[in-house]
Amino acid sequence: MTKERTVGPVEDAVGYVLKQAAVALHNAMDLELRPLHLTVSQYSCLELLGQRPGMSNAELARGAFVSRQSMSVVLRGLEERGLVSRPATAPRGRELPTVLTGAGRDRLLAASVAVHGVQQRMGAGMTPAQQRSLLEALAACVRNLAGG
Amino acid sequence: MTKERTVGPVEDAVGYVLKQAAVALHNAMDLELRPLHLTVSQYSCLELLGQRPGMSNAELARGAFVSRQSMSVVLRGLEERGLVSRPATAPRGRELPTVLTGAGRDRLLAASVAVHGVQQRMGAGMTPAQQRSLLEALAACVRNLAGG
DNA sequence: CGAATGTCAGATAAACTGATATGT
DNA sequence: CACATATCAGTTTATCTGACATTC
Repeated sequence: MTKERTVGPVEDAVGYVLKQAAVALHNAMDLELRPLHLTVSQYSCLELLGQRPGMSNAELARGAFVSRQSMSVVLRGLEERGLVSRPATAPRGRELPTVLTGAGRDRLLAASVAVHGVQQRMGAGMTPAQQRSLLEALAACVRNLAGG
Repeated sequence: MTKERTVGPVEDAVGYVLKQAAVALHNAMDLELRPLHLTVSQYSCLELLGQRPGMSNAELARGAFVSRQSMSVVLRGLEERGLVSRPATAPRGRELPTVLTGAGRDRLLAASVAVHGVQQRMGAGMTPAQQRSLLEALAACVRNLAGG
């Protein structure tokens, strides 16, 4: 017996490579977004709002997999810089529906192009079918871990 | 023209699902490791040391995709709790080769079992071939983004 | 009342930059 | 000198828990 552990090197663990890929993607996005003065979190928020205007802070937090508190900080920053806008009073319940301003839409467009380039680069050498398989496999992982 | 953006919903972006999966995995691991009083970073460090005893702080940092400074904090915590051990003086250069203590090995074993369960759960419903494909696709993403 | 939301406060984790010292 | 390493200091980002008021 030359090995005392049953699992192989960490490089062969899906979790290890998953984290590695997530970090690499985050770094690459950060590099592209920095010239636009946007963090990855801020970009994610803008992207969500671009596709579903009127989302509340809590909805955005769930959509970006962060806490309400973290998203609240992000939103405040974007609001101060005039990229998003929220009504002074809640039209329903306590929810403050957030929308992109004109400047926010412009910034999102530039950021979206930059990030799209990163994703293209990340998927280089993979067929569309392989990319779809990857997407579905990751979605399956999420489902399997949900509510654990 | 009903849509003004060329990309679809965020849920269909590989980057989005990749982050979602990474967060889900991190949360699941955290949940399992908490009773063992280990953070995910601390566990990663122990796992690396279990497979390659004698790694230095800088090597561990690269292996866990974190900065030397962050790994230094992790190592100090593990050392104070008697889970790892470093020589008082560097045998070569400035590198302090770190090894697991007996208590560290015990803790790692328990943690490894717990994390292994999480990974099993994450890959449920996927054939070994599918899991290998996922692993290789993620590795390809890392290579494509490397040095970018 | 229960559930969801927005927010404030404090603690923790982890990252970064910059600087310093040491050793090859 | 260049380079890698370890570490210290300060700042930033993001996380969590706990608490509270508001609204349906």
